[in-house]
Amino acid sequence: MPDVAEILIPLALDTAYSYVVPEGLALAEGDVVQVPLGPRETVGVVWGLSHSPGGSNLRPVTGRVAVAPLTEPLRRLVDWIARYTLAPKGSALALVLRLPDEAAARETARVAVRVSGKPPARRTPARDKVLETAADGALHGKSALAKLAGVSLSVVDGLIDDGALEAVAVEPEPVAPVPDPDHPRVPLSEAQEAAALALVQPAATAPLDAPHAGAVLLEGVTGSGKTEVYFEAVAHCVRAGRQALILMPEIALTAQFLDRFAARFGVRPAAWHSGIGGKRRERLRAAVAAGEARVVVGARSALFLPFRNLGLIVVDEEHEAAYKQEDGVHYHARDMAVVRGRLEGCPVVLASATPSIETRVNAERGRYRHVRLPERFGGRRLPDIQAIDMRLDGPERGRFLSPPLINAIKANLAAGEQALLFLNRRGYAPLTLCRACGHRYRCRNCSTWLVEHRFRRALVCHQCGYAEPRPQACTECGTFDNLTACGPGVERIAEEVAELFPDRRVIVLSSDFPGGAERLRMELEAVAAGECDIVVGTQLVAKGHNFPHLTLVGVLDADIGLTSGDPRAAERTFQLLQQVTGRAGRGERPGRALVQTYQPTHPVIAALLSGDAERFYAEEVMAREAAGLPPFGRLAALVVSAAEREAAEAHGQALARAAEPPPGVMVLGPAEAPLALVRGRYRFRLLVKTERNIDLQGYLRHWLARAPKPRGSLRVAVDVDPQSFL
DNA sequence: AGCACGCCGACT
DNA sequence: GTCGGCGTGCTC
Repeated sequence: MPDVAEILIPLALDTAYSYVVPEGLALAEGDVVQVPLGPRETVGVVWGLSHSPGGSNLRPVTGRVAVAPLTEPLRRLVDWIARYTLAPKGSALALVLRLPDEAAARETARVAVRVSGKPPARRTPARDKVLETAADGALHGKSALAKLAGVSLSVVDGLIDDGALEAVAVEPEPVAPVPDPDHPRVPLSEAQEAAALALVQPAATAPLDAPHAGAVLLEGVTGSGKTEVYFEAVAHCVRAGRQALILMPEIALTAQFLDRFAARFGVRPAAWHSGIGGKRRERLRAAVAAGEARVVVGARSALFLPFRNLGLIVVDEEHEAAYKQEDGVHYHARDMAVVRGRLEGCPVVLASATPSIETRVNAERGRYRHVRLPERFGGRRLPDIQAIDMRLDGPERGRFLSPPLINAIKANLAAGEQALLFLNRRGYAPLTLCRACGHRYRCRNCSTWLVEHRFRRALVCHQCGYAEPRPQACTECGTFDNLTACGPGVERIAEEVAELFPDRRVIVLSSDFPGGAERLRMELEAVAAGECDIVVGTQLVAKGHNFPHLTLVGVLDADIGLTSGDPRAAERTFQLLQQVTGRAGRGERPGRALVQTYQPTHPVIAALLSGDAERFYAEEVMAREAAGLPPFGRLAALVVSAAEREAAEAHGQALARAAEPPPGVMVLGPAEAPLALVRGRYRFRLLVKTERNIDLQGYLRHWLARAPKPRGSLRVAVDVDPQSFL
């Protein structure tokens, strides 16, 4: 009776395929195997095994692949993700099982050389140079030596062939040094100690030796020392002999952070991010599977590493949108981390100064524990946040800095400290119009205004990237040199600042910083080092680098984003403003934030001023419930359109009846989706909503393929309005 | 993911 | 009349 194996292949396949196990091949669930698929060979994972009397018509498994098998929790995670995100199982597997990396295979082993003592058979000037350089008898990297001697690699190769140099295989540098949980460290504050204890010991009766499974929200303002607190949980986990994973958004994964880790644990942690490739990637993966890598710090994808003995997951900056994967399998790494924690039986710490609304809801409803860090470490206080009512204290015409803000900047500069002026608008001016004819320049592809970028001398669409040179004369009426810039962007603010403080160093930081990401990084470091007096920045400056000399934050227009029509606008604006104002006050004296607004009583502004985030979120959730929306999630619409009103209505209702959405996805009936006449056709929208991060558009297309087919001139389409995403 | 089949637009 | 676009379907 042949053994039959169910093999899941990391392709967009819904089900595992059956293969016969050849005589003499012992397979277990989770084993990675090679199997024939159509005309080629692929890898797959044994998802199930059975004895079957038939099966002679099945193709055989080619053989086992010599990598660590997928652990049971990881296999269950794949199943769970596929079910939850409505993705094919094979696609979920592909997150975990990367097809063998060709780059890794091509990468050659590092080779070092040293002089053997044997003189070369032939001597040339190039050869002499190499031998001189290597005369110290020490080991030299092959390519490094060639570079040092100023010759090409082939000269070194020739000397190796000749026997004058001997080649030695280099031990690859350790990929995962062992952290020391008891490395000497600075003592924690009382509040930090208490929080750290609460992470590892949820109740006085809970045993201290076993990490407590379940999710914990670790909430603490910037500077309260969240990192030090969860480092203690990591130390606890390492002492218990288990592995820990720290997830962070890619941008937060800086040398700065790795050094902080090293200060606590004596060594840098193993780092996993998109930049690590080839052999190093494979070696780290193997070290993780073998349990040798004790602590891994990584971006989103590190969640799918094959940990052998996972004891803790930390999701730092839990609220970050970077945790969302929006192509391929749609998932949210934070939520998947909570699931993996459950499957692995280990705790999950969600750390944030500004937790997302969904995490707050989960904490409030008791699904997550909630640990708060009340204050800034070292007695530093939160910045003092005050509103500047622009209706009373507004700037003069054509200016954007109000007198109170200007005075505050002056005082700050006099004290030798940095100021940050925050305006979430790139470019010089968001709107350009002709003074003669009133023509407003808009994008030819989108419905948006073109933003003037004075530095680039161009009008740019921030929606689609379309750009045209800024015209000398109006393209409509031909009037020369009569265009006017309306409203401020960061470039314009910098201009105003330069006029007010001509002898001060001002820098503009935004994502279109000339010179690219690398130069931007360097600039950020220069700013952190204090080589600048006034920073004018977009949301780019809200997170990432610490600016230790920054004690004043001016928010130039707090009202931007409040009226965008995005249901998540209030939440996003609140978080952004909280983050950016929180940047002040890392110096000796507590910082200050001044918020220019025309709506000081708006709930978002009021919440920011009072610092009462929880109340704000509670009100947000209530407002969404009142509007019939989930507290978080997304919306899409199925659109049925037809020339005949009856046909559209009838088919729309047929679709609504046919809908058999999986749990958590709701197809709303016709009552919520009224008929509309659009361009001569009757449109019938069925709203679909879910609290999950799934590919609704893809799901609806999939579902439409099975739903009743429209007849005649009827058309059914999926319409996802980005504005309707929650 | 590959690789086939298949059905409409511009060309040797 | 063909070459070739990429939409849809299949791989145990």
